[in-house]
Amino acid sequence: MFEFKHFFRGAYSVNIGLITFKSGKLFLLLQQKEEYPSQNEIGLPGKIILPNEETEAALKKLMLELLGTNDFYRKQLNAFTAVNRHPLGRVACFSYYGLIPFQNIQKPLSSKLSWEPLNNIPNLCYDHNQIVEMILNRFRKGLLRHPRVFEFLPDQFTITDIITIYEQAFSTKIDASNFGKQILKSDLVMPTGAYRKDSGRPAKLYEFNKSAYIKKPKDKMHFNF
Amino acid sequence: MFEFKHFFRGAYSVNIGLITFKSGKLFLLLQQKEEYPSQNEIGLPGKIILPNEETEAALKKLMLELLGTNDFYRKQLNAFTAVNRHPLGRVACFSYYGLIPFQNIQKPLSSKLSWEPLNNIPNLCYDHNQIVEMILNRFRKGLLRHPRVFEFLPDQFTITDIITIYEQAFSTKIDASNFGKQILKSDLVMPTGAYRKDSGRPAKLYEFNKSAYIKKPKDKMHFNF
DNA sequence: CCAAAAGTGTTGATATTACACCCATGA
DNA sequence: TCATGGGTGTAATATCAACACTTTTGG
Repeated sequence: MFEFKHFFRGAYSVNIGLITFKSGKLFLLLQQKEEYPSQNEIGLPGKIILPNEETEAALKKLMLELLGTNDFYRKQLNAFTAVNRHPLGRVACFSYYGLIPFQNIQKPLSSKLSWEPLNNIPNLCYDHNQIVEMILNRFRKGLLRHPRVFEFLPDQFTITDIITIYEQAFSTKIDASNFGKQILKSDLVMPTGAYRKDSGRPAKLYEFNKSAYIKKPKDKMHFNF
Repeated sequence: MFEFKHFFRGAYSVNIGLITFKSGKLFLLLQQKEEYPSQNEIGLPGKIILPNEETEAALKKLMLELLGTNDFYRKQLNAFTAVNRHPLGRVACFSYYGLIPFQNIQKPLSSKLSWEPLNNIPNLCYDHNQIVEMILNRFRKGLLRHPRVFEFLPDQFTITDIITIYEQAFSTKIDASNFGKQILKSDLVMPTGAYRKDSGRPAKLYEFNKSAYIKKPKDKMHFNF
């Protein structure tokens, strides 16, 4: 039988899939690993958690280091715990997904970091492709069920920005006319009075109206499947 | 700085919130703890994971031991990782929630186990109340967004059974007429031809039609918030 | 016949969908 | 003036919610 101390042999890590929206496209933050055993492989940003460090604290520290800010939406997903997922010993990975407006990043990206298009994720180290798959699933569900778009749009955005994000996330074509009307009707979005000029007719700029969401606690009692 | 080996000091545990439906009510399985430091306290069934044991394997072993079966729906939720959540050292807890038809339990319950009404959970050891809260949230969301009811109904059930579950889970009164029609329309449910007699008019017995769900992969592209 | 629980029908209100159409800009 | 993207209007259809009504049992 195992002695008591033999249960205390595992390590912990945090990894995050951070998503942003930049010049009309969705991106995931990836990091080239430096340390053995996966030098030069690509993976999700992450770190080993110190023995007395809280998971959130470790994550905040990491993000501050990498991006100069740790003030963004994030949510813990599953733990990845397979005995042999890491070659150096058992390391349980606590995975997160996060959303950040591109403009909020406070530091120039280190050369080890890169934003990869969400629809074209390369092969990653360890089980990180599996983690990314889970992250993308949750990302999509979040878009459908919560006003998560606003977590990674800039302060001011157009309805077309929103539509672009949904179209990419779901690889589908949306009827802009109807979708836009739904958003407006929801009151989640308030016109700022400003406009963005590009080509064609200038687009109204909106901002997120958080209070309109807070006052809707009621989960409707009908099947949604 | 930490030496490498100092990262490998943590333990892992699995805990599960198993929900069932028995004589018209929802219950959660709880276990009286035997081992130090929480003797006689109540908590979620769980165990420490062995150094070379996969998390799922540990959970399966536990459930087989407790209930005589490990064949039921379950899903991993967050990890609970606070440094001091366990008094004997850092133990990260991988939490699950599960659903089982009461009839599928193969063993008489040990005296350490009990089914507690879902709406009246007592004070639990460690951070288990917090875990239960998360489990109940996911349980409710699962009921709204997926055909999870069928995971813990018996093979044959009535529409009223379904309605009872939803009413309890959401502490609300449902219009049985409309709700029943929605269920029927969904084709998720097929009449067996049998009836259950009780008081009043006998109720048609149905069974779950899994295939009707599988062929609906399409997440509708509209806001649901 | 009555009470109780199951199940059906109807209807007005609301939401969704598919488009046609108009608007404001730069080149 | 045209191309381009932004934005409004409308009408057919589908869905929802409320609730009256009917059916089938046991006592």
